[in-house]
Amino acid sequence: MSDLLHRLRGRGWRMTSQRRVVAEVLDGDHVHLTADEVHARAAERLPEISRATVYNTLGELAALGEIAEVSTIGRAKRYDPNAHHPHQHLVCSRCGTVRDVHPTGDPLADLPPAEQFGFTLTEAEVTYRGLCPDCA
Amino acid sequence: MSDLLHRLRGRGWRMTSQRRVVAEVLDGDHVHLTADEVHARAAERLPEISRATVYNTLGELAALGEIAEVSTIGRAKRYDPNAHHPHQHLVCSRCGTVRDVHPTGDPLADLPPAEQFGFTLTEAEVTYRGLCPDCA
DNA sequence: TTGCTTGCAAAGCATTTGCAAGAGC
DNA sequence: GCTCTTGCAAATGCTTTGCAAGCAA
Repeated sequence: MSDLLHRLRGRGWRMTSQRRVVAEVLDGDHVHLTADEVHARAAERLPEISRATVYNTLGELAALGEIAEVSTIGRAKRYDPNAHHPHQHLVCSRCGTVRDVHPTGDPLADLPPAEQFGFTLTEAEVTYRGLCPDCA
Repeated sequence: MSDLLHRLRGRGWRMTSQRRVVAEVLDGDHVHLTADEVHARAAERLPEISRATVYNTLGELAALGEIAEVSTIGRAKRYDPNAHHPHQHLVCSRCGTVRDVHPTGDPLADLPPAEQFGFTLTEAEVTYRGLCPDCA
């Protein structure tokens, strides 16, 4: 947990209470919070924190590769604190819940060179969709 | 092409010039236009068409399963007219271009039951990311 | 001290919606 | 004619930004 704070400090991040709180919120369980949810949880500990700061901080953390942005169609982005452990996502089509999953095999390996069209591939992101037990 | 129009008529869709034009625009090559781009192209043929109508029509077509929505992080949704032919997407991380690709194997098969957490799976969507030849 | 960060409020997009006028069947 | 669809404009939801004041180093 303070791993994250350490890494950030090491990268020359100026440490502020706002940034610490955002990092701590993300550091919880394997949830995938929206920016607004992060703001709400952060505000429990630091009531004055602004939404803008939360957005900025999340954007920076994502740019640093410390967290990943998960885009879901028509909904607000969610942030995945688990960026250092490769995994994919299982999304409920009804309620939007996101869960980490670990498929077998490497999706990148499934794209033959002839289908790469000269792109320099960096990653393959898989989103499994369906209904969660509660919504089914 | 008029396949699409036929199917829609068959489903009880009231045919209007606006809807016809939107369907025709989507029916082009393998492009993946944003709602705004669809509106621009539709307006070339039917200048009075409104953005709202384009959005509504695209939403309906997507709900009917005739086109697919492609969500890209932080950018406007794109619409994929090729919904009846299974395929995945290759996205340029820099310019946002989207290309259809056909990986080997079935991504759904890569998620073992133990990793399905009680979800009723309906689809697996793979997004390959990288830099296109122009941006590399 | 110096310069990066914050908070506020306003701006910016993408998209949706309410409602009266208009068109399909 | 009845009903569904359109267009406008306003509203919405999410996110970014400009700028003065504040704080870390």
